Amino acid sequence: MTTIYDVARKANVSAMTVSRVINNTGRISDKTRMKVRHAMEELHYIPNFMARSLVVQETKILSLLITDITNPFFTTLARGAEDAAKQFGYRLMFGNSDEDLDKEKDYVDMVLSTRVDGVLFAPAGDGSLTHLQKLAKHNVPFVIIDRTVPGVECDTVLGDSRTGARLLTEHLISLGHRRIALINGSSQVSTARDRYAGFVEALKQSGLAPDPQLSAETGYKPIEPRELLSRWMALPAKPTAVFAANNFLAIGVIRCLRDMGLSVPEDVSVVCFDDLGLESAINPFLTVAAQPAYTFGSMGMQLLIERIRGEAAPEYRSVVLQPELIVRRSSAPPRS
Amino acid sequence: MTTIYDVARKANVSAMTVSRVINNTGRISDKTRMKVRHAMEELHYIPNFMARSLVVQETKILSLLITDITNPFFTTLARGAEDAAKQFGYRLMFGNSDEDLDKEKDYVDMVLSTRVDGVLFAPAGDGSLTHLQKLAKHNVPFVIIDRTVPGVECDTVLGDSRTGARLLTEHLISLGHRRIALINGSSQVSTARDRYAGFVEALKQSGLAPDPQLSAETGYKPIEPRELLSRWMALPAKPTAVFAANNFLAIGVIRCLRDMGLSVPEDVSVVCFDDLGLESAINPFLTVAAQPAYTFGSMGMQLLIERIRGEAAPEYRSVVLQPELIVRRSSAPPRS
DNA sequence: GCAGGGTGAGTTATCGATAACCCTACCCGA
DNA sequence: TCGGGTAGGGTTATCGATAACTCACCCTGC
Repeated sequence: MTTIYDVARKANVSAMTVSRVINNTGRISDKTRMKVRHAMEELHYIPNFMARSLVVQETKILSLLITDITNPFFTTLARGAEDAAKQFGYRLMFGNSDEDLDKEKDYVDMVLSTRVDGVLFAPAGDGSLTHLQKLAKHNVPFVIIDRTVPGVECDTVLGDSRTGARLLTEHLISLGHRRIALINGSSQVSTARDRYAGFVEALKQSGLAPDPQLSAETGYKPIEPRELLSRWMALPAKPTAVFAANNFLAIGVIRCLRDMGLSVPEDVSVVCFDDLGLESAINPFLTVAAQPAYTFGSMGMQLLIERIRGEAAPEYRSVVLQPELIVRRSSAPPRS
Repeated sequence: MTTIYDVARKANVSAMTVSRVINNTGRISDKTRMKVRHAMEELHYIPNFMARSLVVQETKILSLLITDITNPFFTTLARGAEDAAKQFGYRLMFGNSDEDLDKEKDYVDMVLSTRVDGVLFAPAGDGSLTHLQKLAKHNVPFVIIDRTVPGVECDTVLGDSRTGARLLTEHLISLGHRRIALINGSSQVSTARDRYAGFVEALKQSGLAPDPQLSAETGYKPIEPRELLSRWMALPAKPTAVFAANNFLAIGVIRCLRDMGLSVPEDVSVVCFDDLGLESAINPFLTVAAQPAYTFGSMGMQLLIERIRGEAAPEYRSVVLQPELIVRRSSAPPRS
């Protein structure tokens, strides 16, 4: 690889002069500038960003940590983040924690040793506290997206899970459902708690008592909750609707129900959080509380970059994005 | 940030000794090793990978360039790539070319200045030649995935687009379709050419003549080809089936058809390349030639890492992955 | 008693770039 | 003619780490 010194030698100037031409700093005569430019082109010179990082203490790399790269919510978010990062001249390093705190820890270590300028962080759960504290201790700016972590103070971009859950539940109740089951993410994840709260709130407002038997916690990862559904559907007072706390869970539920010979929404209605991406384009089926995923990413990135540049006010900002209830075919009145 | 020198001072040894402890090289007595370890912990020392990169001439960063991060094919591929990279101790930098050669160029420049150890490259099209040559000129190892680029010699992981297209077309023909329209990616992209070839091949084998009027080239990006479909459906000999060259196009086609009051598959059958991700899980609707996206990523990464490590044979390898025809509801016999 | 060899560590140069300081013309006005 | 300002560019140290060499010490065997 050719270096700044090769260019300097070729152009008959000092390395510093080349550096000045590259960064457009200092005073350089047009003649010298041209000479250097030509030398750079002839040698196909490309600046070594890593070497630069070492002295200016800035890598121009940001890191995005998400919990599932196959979930359309997060890929759309990633796109928002990437677009924003690029716009401000940053590169992006991705990481995938898989909702797993151990993987998340590994990733945080990688991030620290890469000396990235900042992290856009979708925490795997409350246990992410340690990891975020580690970032803070090393003065790495970060912004949390999608989920809060108790004990962590920072800029955040969140969805209003509670309201979304309430809307979905109210929708089911208004259709006439009285026995609604909830399949939820881990209670170690803030959105799962909020969705639970919104769910219960809506039930109580309608004078319904939440039934502990109809509430389960399986985590957000894609699964097929066969046993759970068999148990539910074997109850004397079996549910007529299921509220799945995310898209993957809804899909698992629907597949299991169909395998059990039950159809959606005739036998059981299903609603969930987050849209499904392409699916909703041609076969809009699931009733969902859709979140503006792209905005989560772009807005989060913007907060992060402002923080890095020191343009942000000292107090932390929290952006809350509202979900939108989209009623589709998967929810219908219960069979009387 | 604490450096190796801080640790050295605290442990009363030289920086070199600390380096040896970190990398487990050279000879160190257990006593010294412990002393250094403790100092590292007390100071919360984290090695600076960038500084290391500068001297060992290796960043342990690989780069993955895809053409659309929102397409489930590429996100699944990305996951495969990430898993493989992580397994071998590499970090991943993502880039998104959006099927756009200009963006791709920017990205290649970024990649070069970051001095990544290698690139897994899904080219935007034949015009990527220049970019790949640039990588080659700077001795950056790369592996091409999904699409070939004429004029470039390197390891590749490809799908058998021709066979897939043939299978889909034969399927339509066997259902009784005789007038099949093709909506394709740009002819500047190898897969689009191959899919066209497979399509024509299947037609000819059945004694059908490809009709130029029924073949269009819109690119792989998501669009709603309203005019195109109106024109097609206004033809005296209008098509009874549409072969969409990727999932996005199929979705656009289906939406437009529905807007026109036509239903799939009753009025028009639709088939396409690549599955849709979540959608196929609950509402398997589209007949597709599904490709093993995860394998594209993991296999590509494996080839790349072998090449970087010098473990690969000098001659280039080309892996061809077979698509699988999955017949679903979107294809049916034509209305007689 | 001493050459020879292995142990455990330190010294110095280097990776590619930039910050901070320094130097030399040249120009201009008093 | 001389002091001082400025344009244009060079020198040197430094970022954080590692490679390559060096060195002191102790052990061993003849």
